[in-house]
Amino acid sequence: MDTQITIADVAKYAGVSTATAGRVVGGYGNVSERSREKVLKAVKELNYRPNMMAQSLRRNTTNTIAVILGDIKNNYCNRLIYAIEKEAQKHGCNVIICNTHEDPLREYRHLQEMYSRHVDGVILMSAVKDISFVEESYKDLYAGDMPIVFVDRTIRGLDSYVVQSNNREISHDAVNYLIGLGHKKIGVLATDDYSTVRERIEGYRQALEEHGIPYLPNLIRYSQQDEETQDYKQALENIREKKVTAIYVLNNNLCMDVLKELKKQQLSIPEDLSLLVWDDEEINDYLDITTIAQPVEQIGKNAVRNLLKLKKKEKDAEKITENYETLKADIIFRKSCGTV
Amino acid sequence: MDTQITIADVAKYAGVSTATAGRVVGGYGNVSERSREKVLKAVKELNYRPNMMAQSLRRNTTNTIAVILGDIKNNYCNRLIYAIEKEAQKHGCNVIICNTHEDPLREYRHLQEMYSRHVDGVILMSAVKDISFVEESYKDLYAGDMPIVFVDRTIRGLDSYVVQSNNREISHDAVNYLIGLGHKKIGVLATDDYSTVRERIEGYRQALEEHGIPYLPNLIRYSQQDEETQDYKQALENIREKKVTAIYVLNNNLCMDVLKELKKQQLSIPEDLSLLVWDDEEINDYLDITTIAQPVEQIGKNAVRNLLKLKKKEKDAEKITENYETLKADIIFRKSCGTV
DNA sequence: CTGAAAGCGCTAACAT
DNA sequence: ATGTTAGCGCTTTCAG
Repeated sequence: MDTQITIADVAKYAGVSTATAGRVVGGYGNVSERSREKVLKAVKELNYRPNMMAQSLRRNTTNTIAVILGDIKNNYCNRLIYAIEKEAQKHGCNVIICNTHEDPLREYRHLQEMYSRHVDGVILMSAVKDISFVEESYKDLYAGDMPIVFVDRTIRGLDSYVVQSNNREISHDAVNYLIGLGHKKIGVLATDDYSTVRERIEGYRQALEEHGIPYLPNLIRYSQQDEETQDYKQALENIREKKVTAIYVLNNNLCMDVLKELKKQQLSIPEDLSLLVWDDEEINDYLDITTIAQPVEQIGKNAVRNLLKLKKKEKDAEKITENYETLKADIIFRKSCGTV
Repeated sequence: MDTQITIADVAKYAGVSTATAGRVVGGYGNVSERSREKVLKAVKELNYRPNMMAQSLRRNTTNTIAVILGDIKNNYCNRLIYAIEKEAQKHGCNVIICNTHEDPLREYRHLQEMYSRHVDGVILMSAVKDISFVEESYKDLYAGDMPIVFVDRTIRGLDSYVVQSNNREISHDAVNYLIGLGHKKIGVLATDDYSTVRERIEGYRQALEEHGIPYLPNLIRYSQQDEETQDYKQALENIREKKVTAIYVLNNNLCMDVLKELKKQQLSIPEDLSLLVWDDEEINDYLDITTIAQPVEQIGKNAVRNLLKLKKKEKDAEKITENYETLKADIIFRKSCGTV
């Protein structure tokens, strides 16, 4: 039984017109003190709650932003959501969450839904690696009039607004550190060919080359974190075969699998193998694993702010100068990297 | 620049009335094959996307559910969100996320927002411990015509729909197991006086009493997981002082703190102290910690289903018989509990 | 300062 | 089978 109280009810109860009632509720225009009081009283007594669907329809703004992510369960995503929700609240926005399970088709569907919902904007960690992979009919999803801010990754070949860590630089620094410790054969464990991963590998390569160490592509293994296939085992073994002295893990998802496997093989860190991992989690602290910590809170926060700016720009026709925001990640030095 | 294409545009382009266009787009009523084709063609060419705000306003249903949680960052909540989003998708619903930071005032505000948004329902992990704590003017938030399904916790004194684990039973079993190992002084680390915690403690007490072991309230310590106050240290010390042989941690949030502290004190598990923890996480597996694993996926799934049933009931005036759904948790026996 | 009324885009009852 | 039209609840222009 939906007994919605409308602005008309309030107006009638207060003995004014809907316009006047609307003015005081909405807080705009001029209303006499007398009317204001009457309306406020009516609102209170009737327990009036504006119907946001009607408001949104009329005002063409929904106070809603969407976050479309590859894998909600992921710790990075989780923290991102936390930060986004927090910042969104400050701006009076609610947050819709969508999980693509890293499937571009789902991503398209979600984007369509969000167009339909007329959300104020979307924060997107895209499952699409390259714009050339998306069918023509879906391309406009990424270039319509709905503001999109990308986080963590970019779609290659697409001009877009992005907020992410300084992947290349910090990756370079981390590998430099490893090299300084004497490591020359450094295995890399990566998820998939996302822009982020590429940038990190670029940094890796750059550091190697600066020291005249050959860059060997077959020291890099890609592994979907997938419980069934146990891909990572294969990847890990492949890397170990090459007699690496250190493993550089580009994604914390993969870290636990590595740890378990090393434990099973009774290998200890850093004595038998050094380990350097992306993304800080509590266990890294507990196990003293040297880690690259991303400024996730800040990324989420800035993504929301940029998004809202974009939305405003839309009206003001004012250009945003920066469309590529890079935030500094930190290396947290612990004890998982030894000399060689 | 918002150039929304409306059903009227589609109709005009297809050379039919808005009603006909609406019928084919909405998939109801009877339309000739010829008209259908024309409309479908128009939809495609114009790239028409229905305006969901208008739909929602008209149909008074939003295909949106909200999840209001105490602490989004929490692993349990994270997994819950994952499950909820997944199930909601299946029913064509999007999910709004709200974080109360365990603050009842924020919870009220979020509930009000959701009333305003006319969401189809709310899944709530309430920060409110007892209905008598909430001011009169807010009480109707929990008893309005917006369906609410509680997860994990109940508000004491409020008749409501709940989906949660069999806290008392499984807690009883777990403590029984500890007792069977010879433990008599079992310290408990809890978060706060939520219904969930109470139930778990009841199970603990029951197991003790069945074995004629005295129930000592001061073996139970409450500790907000709060990075600043380091409450847990105090709590942990208090417990240790009592010469307990096992610690029973009711919430995984607290587990990491305990582990770190024990490590610092160079205490090993289970030799120096046994440990049994609620909520399974990857690290528990890695560190071989015996754990009570909740069926989080199932809880999320059922919460969504029940919610949607409730929403339907609203119309059908059909009663839902069960309003209290209890799902079985499991004890995963590993190696953190020794004999004494 | 206030009120009447148009209209956001869609659905569905009603008429043809 | 198809079209006309009256709202859903709100905002806001335009008159007064």
